[in-house]
Amino acid sequence: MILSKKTRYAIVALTRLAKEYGKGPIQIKEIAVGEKIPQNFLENILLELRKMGILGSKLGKAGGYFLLKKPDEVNLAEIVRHFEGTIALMYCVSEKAYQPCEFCRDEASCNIRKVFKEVRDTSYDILKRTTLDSLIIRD
Amino acid sequence: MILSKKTRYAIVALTRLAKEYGKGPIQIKEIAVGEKIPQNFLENILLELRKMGILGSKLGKAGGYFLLKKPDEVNLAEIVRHFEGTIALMYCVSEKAYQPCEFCRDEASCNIRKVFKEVRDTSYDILKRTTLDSLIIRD
DNA sequence: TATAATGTCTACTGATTTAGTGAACAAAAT
DNA sequence: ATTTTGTTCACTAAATCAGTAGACATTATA
Repeated sequence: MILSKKTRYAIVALTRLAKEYGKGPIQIKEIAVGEKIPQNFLENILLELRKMGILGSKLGKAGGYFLLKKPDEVNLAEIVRHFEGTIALMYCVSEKAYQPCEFCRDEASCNIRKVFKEVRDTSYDILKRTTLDSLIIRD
Repeated sequence: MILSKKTRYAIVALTRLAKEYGKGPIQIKEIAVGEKIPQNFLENILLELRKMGILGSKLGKAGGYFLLKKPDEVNLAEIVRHFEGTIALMYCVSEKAYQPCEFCRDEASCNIRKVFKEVRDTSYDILKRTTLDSLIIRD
């Protein structure tokens, strides 16, 4: 059930970029060293976040990454969903990765499904209302 | 985030055994065929559940598996936790697989941790109060 | 008592996913 | 021009997943 390192790195890196929001591009190296993330791996992750439209980048010397959206416009549900494939624990209750159940005859009356639907929905609600700005620690 | 097949098979097999509670041993083959689970794989799973103390078995001809506990005494939290290792999405909020956070200085003030603690706690509550008897479909 | 039908246990395996690495390339500042 | 950065693609070692296979132990029953 533990999130992949990729997902965890993404959340930490985004929180860092939210903290520096408005300060222009931050270099990969600075995030990698500061947040203890392998730099090559972090490059792939930031690239994915850029393709998702969450990050922008500046090329060349004095380049780097920065948040395109405002910190309160990026929620954890979309991050987890993108890197994990889905929020749900069973395909039959997933929004993004739905597949018909391989066991039950009728999903509407399946009690196993009901439970995991409830787990998905409550988890989704928590992640959805958590935006990057609420993750920043201001000392 | 999807549960492994092992975990899903375990839940389905246990629900079946709960349905047949009190009827004596049910053969692996009957469960395998009825619930569409590969028999060899199911053998491993039922063996694990026996070692957990949830199932009992009868050897030899006319043997099989049966629930040792009453269906309302087996909850999904213990099943998921056993087969997935933990309920939590981050080690730093896990009861069973706790490890100190690799990123934050102070877990008590980490906001990322707070969110995933809430996700873990609510998921745990739902799974904990769901027992096998509530999963049986009676037609 | 022989035999057939079951569970037990250990080891093995192919496929997939995870967690990266490496290198050639492109763009921008100086 | 040179240096510093991000971009892209290909590759890989290790771990996990999803089973299989086979020898063995136990029990019912004919």
